[in-house]
Amino acid sequence: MPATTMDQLVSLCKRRGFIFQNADIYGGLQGIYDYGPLGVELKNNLKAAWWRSMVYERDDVEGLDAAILTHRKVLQYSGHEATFTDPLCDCRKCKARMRADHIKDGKCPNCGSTDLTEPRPFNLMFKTTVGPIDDGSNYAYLRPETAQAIFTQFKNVVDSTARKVPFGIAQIGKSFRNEITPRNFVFRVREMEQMELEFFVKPGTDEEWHEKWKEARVKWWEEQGLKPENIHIHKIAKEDLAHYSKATYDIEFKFPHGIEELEGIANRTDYDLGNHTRYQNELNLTSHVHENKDSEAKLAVYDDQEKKWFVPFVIEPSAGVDRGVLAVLTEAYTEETLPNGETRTVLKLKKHLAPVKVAVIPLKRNHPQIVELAHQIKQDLLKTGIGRIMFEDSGNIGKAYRRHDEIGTPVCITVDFESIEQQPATVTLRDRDTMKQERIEVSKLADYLKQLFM
RNA sequence: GCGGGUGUAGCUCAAUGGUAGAGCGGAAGCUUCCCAAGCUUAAGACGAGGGUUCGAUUCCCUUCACCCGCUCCA
Repeated sequence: MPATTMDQLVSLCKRRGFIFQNADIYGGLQGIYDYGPLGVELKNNLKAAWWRSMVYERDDVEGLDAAILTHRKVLQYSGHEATFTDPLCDCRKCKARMRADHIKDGKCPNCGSTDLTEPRPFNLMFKTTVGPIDDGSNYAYLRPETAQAIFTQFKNVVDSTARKVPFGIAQIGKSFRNEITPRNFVFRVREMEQMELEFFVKPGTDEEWHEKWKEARVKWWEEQGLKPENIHIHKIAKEDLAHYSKATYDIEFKFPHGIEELEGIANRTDYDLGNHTRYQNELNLTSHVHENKDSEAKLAVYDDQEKKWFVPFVIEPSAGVDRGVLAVLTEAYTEETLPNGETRTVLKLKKHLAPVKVAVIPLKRNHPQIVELAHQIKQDLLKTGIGRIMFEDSGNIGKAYRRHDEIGTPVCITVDFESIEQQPATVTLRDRDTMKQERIEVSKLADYLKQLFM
C-alpha cells in the first residue's frame, strides 16, 4: 500500500468535515485551522484518552486549566521574552545566543567562532492589550506554551492538594506561536493545542524519571493506533537543546511530509521553578537563573528527612494535540481494493478515537416502520454513553457503509425487513475493518456495544 | 523571511481573449434497497483586488492561501 499523502488527508478532512482552513471565505489565515463536526469529536477523544491516562489512571498527577492570557513577568522570567522577540543567532561552539545585528564579520562576539546558526526571528509571541486603554503599555501575551502556568501555580496546587514529590500537574490547552513558516497542514500552526505534563521529582532521580516517561509516552501513542515502526525516538544533541533543557527526547512519527516530532520529553531541571522564585540563593539551584525580585514565592518543597528546602526537577512530556490528530489520521487512512476492483477508503481509527461510534441505518429510508425502529434504537443506544451515535439515512445502504468507512465508524447497525417482521427483533451489525455482518437481537445491542467500546 | 510551484463547483479534473463542462459527492423524490446500483428533479465554481482590452477565468501587477526547498520543533 502506498504511503498516505498529505493531499489525501487534506482532501478527506475537508470533504468529510474534520478540518477546515480558518476564515476560508475571506481567503484564510496562514497557519490557522478549524476543526469541523468530525474533527472536534476526534480531537476531543484524543484529549480524553490523554487525560484519562495522565490523570485518572495515575495516583500522582493533578489537573489544571489555566488562562491563556499571560502576565508579562511570567514570560520574562521564563526566558521567553528575551529569546522570543528579536532575530537571534546561536553560536554552536560556546552556545551563546546573540542578536543578529550584534554580530560583526560573521564572528561570535563571545568566542570568535564562525559556526553560527542562521539569524532566526524570534518574535514568536502574540501580544494583546488588556483593559480599555491601548497605549502599548497594558499588554499581556498569549501563552507560547501551557507549561508556565503550571510552574506559577505550583505552590497553589501543592498547598491545596497536599501533594508530595514526585507528582505531576497535567494541562491541555491552546498555545500560540507566531511561527515564521506555518507549514504542512496542522503540523506547524500558529494556534495550537498542547497536552503537557510537568512532573516534579527529587533532583538526582530526574534521569531515571526521564527514561520512565519516555517509555510510558511511546506506549501511549501506540495505544492510540500508531505503529511502532512509524515511531522513532530521537535524543536531541546538546548543542540543539532548548534554553531550559538539560536533555530532551523527541518522539517522532512518520508523517506524510517526513519523520518529525510528535512529542518532546524534556528534562527542564530546576530552571523554571528556580527562575520564578524570589529567594534563589537559599536553594542550591543547579540552573543558571535570573535574579527575581518580582516574584513573591518560593517555589520549593521541604524535605522532611534532610530538613531542608529543595527545588524539584521537572520532567516534561509535551505533546501537540493537532499533531496527534494528524498522526492518528495518517496511520488510520487506508485504501483497499475490493474484489470487484472498487477502491474502498477506510479510516482504521482505534474505536475510542472514532468520531462516530455507531451508525444506525434504516435499510429503506421511506419505510415508516423501519425508519421508526432505527430512530428508536439510536435513542436507546445513546444511553450507553459510548459516544456519538448517528442516525444515517442518506443514500442507499452501500453508500451509507462507504461513508462510514471513510470517517472511521467502527460499527454500522442496519434495520431491515426482518427487524420489523420477526420477533424477537434483530438487526445486523457490520464491522468496519472486515465488512462482515452478524445478526443480533435488539435487546442485546446495548450490552454488546458497551463491552465493545468501554 | 528568501527561492520555486499552484489556485476553475464540497472533492478530482476539463475547456476557452467573447463570461465555463464532466465524474464523484451533497439535497429532494421513486424503487422489499445489504456494500459508492438505477431513474427523476433542482442546486453549485473561475481565491481576492487592480490594470491592459470593445470584452479577461485566460495576459500583466498586487495581495491572500496552499504545496516544495532553506528553516523548524508541540
